[in-house]
Amino acid sequence: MTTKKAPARKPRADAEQNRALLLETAKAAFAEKGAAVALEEIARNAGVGIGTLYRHFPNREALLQEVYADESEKLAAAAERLIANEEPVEALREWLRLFVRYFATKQLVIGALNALVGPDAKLQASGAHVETAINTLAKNAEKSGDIKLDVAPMDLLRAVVGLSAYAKPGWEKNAYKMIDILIAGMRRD
Amino acid sequence: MTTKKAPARKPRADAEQNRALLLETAKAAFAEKGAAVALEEIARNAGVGIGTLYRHFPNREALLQEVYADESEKLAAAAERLIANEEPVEALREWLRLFVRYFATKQLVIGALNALVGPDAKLQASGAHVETAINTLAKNAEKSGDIKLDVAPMDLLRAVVGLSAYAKPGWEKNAYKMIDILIAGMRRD
DNA sequence: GTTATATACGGAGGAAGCCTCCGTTTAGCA
DNA sequence: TGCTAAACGGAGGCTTCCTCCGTATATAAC
Repeated sequence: MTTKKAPARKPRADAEQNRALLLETAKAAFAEKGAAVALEEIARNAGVGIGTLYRHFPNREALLQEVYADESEKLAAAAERLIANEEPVEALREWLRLFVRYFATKQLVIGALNALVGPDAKLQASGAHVETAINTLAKNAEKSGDIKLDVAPMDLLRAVVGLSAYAKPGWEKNAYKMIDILIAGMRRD
Repeated sequence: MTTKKAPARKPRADAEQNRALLLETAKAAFAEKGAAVALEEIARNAGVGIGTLYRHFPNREALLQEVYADESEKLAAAAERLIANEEPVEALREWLRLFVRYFATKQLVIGALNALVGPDAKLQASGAHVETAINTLAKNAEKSGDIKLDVAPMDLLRAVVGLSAYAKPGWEKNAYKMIDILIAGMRRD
């Protein structure tokens, strides 16, 4: 068994600062230029060396995850709220719309969404949040007896996200329609 | 107005050969390694210079389009057949399944599908085939009165493709379920 | 056959991005 | 005030993209 030694030292101030700075810069960059911006550009804009960026975030995926951790946590919180206050099916519908809204306004693109709904999402914190949220909502709606759930809950998300990935800007309205269709399609008669 | 001069010369035989060879090699490479293979590798495997590849196909997208032109045309043909022989709604369902099958077995990935269902798809031949097919099928099903079509037909495809792009291997079964949900969701009561 | 030339070939090389490695610097602690 | 673990930064190796242009050749004219 490996014993985890409590690190005596306090984390260095400059490290924490740079980390925060990188996250902020990256968020702006992703929003403006999509998930494929050069990481070197992010480092440059943050005024740190590329080595520093890679020390804090071992790869692009990790950076994306962290950048969108806020949004993911808000979505998770919203799920709890909706479950408490809405009919199960409406909670699900509303949350899916929320998801669309959160990410539509951020110009999130293929690569970024992959970090959240792709096959490895659950390995990382913010992907897991999203997955837990949709799972709970979907299970809840099923237990209510109003819908029949014969796809994985994440697949609902993937279907909706598919519109964003392959469609033109302004996909949100279509996504809302798609959500209604999906829910109607799962409804028990 | 520019007058298009008829080119007197017959196209060179070596050029046509290389073009065909490249297509064949690219098809294998895409199937084996996904849509992101190095184009240089394709050229190398085909035994031609990289310059030759780029002369025939100005970018990766163009190459992908051409590689899947066959499949696209077959899908278009299948659409006509289904329309002639099936109930409109079943024709739509069957064609969507066909789409899934065609591309699931080819390990087609994000980048490749973008060429077919992405925003610029209709600018190119094979994307247009697919779009025409799904449009006709969907309109037909709507005219039959069995379904209400309030999303763009292509969005149905995008939803289904979303599963493939962000899910694990073996997504086909889930995609079939998704198709059923979509159709049930569009059904008039 | 020869010859002329439009057409096609191939790969060197510039540009860009990814990521690692390691010598230098510095913040925290005693 | 000095020690040292922790953090910094960017040079450099690698990969891929794509362009450009000197060389080679298939076609057509004679």
